[in-house]
This record gives sequence, structure tokens and C-alpha cells, in this order.
Amino acid sequence: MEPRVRFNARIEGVEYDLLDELIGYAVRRAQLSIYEDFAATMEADEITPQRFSSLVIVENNPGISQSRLAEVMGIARSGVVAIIDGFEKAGLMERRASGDRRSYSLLLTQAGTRLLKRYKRAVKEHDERISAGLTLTEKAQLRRLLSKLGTA
Amino acid sequence: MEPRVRFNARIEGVEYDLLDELIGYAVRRAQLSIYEDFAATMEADEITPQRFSSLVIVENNPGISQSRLAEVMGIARSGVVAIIDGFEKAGLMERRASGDRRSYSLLLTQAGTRLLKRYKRAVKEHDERISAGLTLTEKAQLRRLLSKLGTA
DNA sequence: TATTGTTATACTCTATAACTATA
DNA sequence: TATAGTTATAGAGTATAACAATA
Repeated sequence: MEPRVRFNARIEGVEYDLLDELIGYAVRRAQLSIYEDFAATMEADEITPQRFSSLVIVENNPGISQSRLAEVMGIARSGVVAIIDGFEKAGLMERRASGDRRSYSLLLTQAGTRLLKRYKRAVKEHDERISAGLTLTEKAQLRRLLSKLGTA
Repeated sequence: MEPRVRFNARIEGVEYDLLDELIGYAVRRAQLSIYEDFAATMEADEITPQRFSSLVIVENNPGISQSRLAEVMGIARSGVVAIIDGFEKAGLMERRASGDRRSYSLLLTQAGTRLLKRYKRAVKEHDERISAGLTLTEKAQLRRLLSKLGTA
């Protein structure tokens, strides 16, 4: 059997050269490591970072439209359709009529709210685990520095 | 026509709640913004962060095997086959016989070395652009903090 | 027996374009 | 004319499993 593929940020004896100097690669490295822990944490549940974010956004912006959600997530509107379809089928989200008959108001159902509560606890634990090497001050500093990245 | 999908790390008037507190989401946000700039920078070339990394790793670890490269990249061996096929077809990389007849020694061709030189310049510029809001000290700090993330 | 590269296959994510119903 | 949601479709990227050659 094939060993499960795992990302190791730095392999012994391998020269990374320029990659070690790039901020972009440092972020990518961290992101891959974090994703692995997220996936392992939520393995039993059918939830991804993307879907988790969607639930949180809808909970905190009740009545948001699919187009708006697509904008927040940075994906095409067609992608949101599939995500909401899945949530609706699972009974976690509801497409309710909005004033504008072209669009829906997205809302969490009771079951959705309840499940998200559990997800949030798990994700918080995961986040504390992956950032356990940092002090509170360092975490704040890291968030601050990360928020400054990207094309201005 | 559909407006091109772009990721905006923080949309006006949207509540992000927990997401604003998670280190994982901060990294994800940064990663998406960085990727957008990378893609825009390298638009004319058929190169992705993944493929660029492969070229750099092979250049600095000449003779590396596909399995080893897969390990470094954190992807399955089958995925590396397609990547190397593409590079070989483009004349950028060479599969040379190694001592072990089961495996290949990967090497950049002259053309590969030349092209990578250009890519490196472009990627460096991109990296400086996305991190232009940080001082040198802050960049070093960010790299240090990021390297501490992930399951210990 | 184990490892390397390969192929076949499938699944997820995403985009684009065209459609409909509404505005 | 423009916008919201939808569908159809296609292209990456990735994984798993099985295989042949070799160790």
C-alpha cells in the first residue's frame, strides 16, 4: 500500500534555495501544513475550510445572497450553487425568498446553527493547536503582518 | 460578460466573526491574495507556484528522483509524472538514467536553466510587490512566525 | 518483499459561457 | 440592459489502486 501523502515543510538534505527567501513560499508552506491539520481534525465531517467559512459568513450575515457570498469567498457564482445545494440537502441552510425575486436570502437552519457550533469548537481547537508554538503577542503580530500582504 | 473572479480579503459591510480571529484563516486570506498576484504576474507563462517550485528544487538538487520530488512537494508520485512530462516536452527538464534502474535522475536542460532564471526574476519581483508593505525586519519576523505554525 | 515510475480512474474545485427570470 | 441564480461543460489538481521492472 501507498503511504498517505503528507506535506513536510522542510525535508532533510534538500536545498530550497530561493524558496527559503520568498514570503510567498513561506505562506504557502504554512498553509499546506495548516490544511493538513484541518483535514485531519475534521476528517469525520464533510467540511472543508471553504465550506466552514461559508457557514460562518451566512450565520453572521443572515439573508446574504449567493452572489454576495461568492464575492466574499472569491469564487464564481456557479460554485456557490453547488455549495448551497449540499448544505440545503443536509438541512443546514435554507434559501428563503428575498424582496428581489431574482435572489435568495441565505439562512442557517436550527440544525445548521447547532452543527456550526460544534464545528467552531473543533476549528478553534485546531487553530490553537497549529499556532501552539506562538505566544498571544506573536499571534497578534502574525495576523497583523499577514494582513499587510497582497497587492496594495 | 461575467466579471473576472477576484478574491478580496475583506469585503466592506460583511461580518467575518470567528474568521477574523483564526490564524488559519489569516494565512488562507494572505495565500489567496498572493496567489492572485502570482497568477497575474506569470499570466503569459505556463507556470504555477507548484511548477515553479519543482524547477527550483531540481535546479538545486540535481539528480533528484521523482519520488523524492513528490515527497518535497507533498503530492503523490503519480502527480509528479505529469509535471515532469510537461517539462520534458517543453525541453526544460531531462530524465537521465541513475545508478538504480528503477529511477531517474532529474536535471534541468540548458533551456530550463535559462528560463528558470527569468522566472526567478519575475517571482522575486512579485514577492517584493506583495510584501512591499513590510520592512525587511518585518519580513524576517513574518518568516520566523510562519515557520512555527503547523502541528509540532 | 519493497521501491520506482507509470497508467487508469475518479473526485473535487473552479472557471466560462449560455440560459431564464426577473429588475 | 443588467443582475441573480442555474446548468452544462471543461480543465486543473489531486488521490488511490494496480502493474511492470528492478532492487
